Amino acid sequence: MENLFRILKKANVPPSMQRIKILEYLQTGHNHPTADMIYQALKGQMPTLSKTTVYNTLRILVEHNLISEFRMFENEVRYEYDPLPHIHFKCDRCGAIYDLHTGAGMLESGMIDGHRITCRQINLKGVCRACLKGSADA
Amino acid sequence: MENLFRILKKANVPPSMQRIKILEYLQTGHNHPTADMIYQALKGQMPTLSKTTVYNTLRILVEHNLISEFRMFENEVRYEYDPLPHIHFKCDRCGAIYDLHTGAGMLESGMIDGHRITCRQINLKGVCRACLKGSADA
DNA sequence: TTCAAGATTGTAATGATTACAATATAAAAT
DNA sequence: ATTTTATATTGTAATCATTACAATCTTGAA
Repeated sequence: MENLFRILKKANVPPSMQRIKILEYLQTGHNHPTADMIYQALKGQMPTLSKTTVYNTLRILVEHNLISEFRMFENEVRYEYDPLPHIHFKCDRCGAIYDLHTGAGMLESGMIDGHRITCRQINLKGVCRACLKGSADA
Repeated sequence: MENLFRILKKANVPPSMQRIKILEYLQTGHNHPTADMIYQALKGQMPTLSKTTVYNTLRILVEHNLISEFRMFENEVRYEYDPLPHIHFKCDRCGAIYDLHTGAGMLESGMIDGHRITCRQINLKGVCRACLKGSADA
């Protein structure tokens, strides 16, 4: 809590209750929520919270590199706190999104075909481990 | 044209003028259009064309594996005809999307961490070759 | 030729996100 | 501490891609 306060301060984001709570939410096991999921989760403890504030705050946190955003196969942006490079895997059946820290080393080169690569999005789809275990077509 | 007719037939998609024209558009150098771009491009030669038909047709063509769809960093679906596995690269400056057939071999394994991978989306961002050539920070 | 299935169309609805203006809060200056 | 000023938060309305739906048109089979 004090911790989050300092993190925001250090990143030149003036701390506020809303910003602390949203950043805290992303740092405590809630891995790939949408803006609406965050809003739904926090409005209980912050009754005056506005969805616009959630969107504004997420944009600011992304701009200051405190969190990152990505899209998978749906029309919705997901947010995460995870500084390590990794791959997102979404299960076709249960919809869960897994972080794969395996093999994240490929594509490390900053130049491909003369283009300068500054941002990578690697999205996979399929059937996840848990679903495979419970079905016949494993 | 007759060619496209046969392709649709073979894929169990009853051919129609709309379907032929949309598939033709994707096969003739128009690489990553959105549904709206296709609609705008074709309504000149097909005045009665409806945007709903464009969406319906694209969905059908995707379902029958005649084309594929993907999203990059914006809220819009893009469509392409390109059977080869490749990586999409979007230039931060001009917005152009390049197909990179370089190094598409990595991530080839069908299993990662016990998940079955059936679909891959690899999106890169940065500054493209053409933009770099015309600027000082190359 | 008739009929039925499927294709196309236009309009209205949806859902995520953004724009905007008003209010509230916090920081700076006196 | 009080005033002033900048910034943050909020609610409502707008936007934009996409989808739902119902009506009309085509087409292939009987």
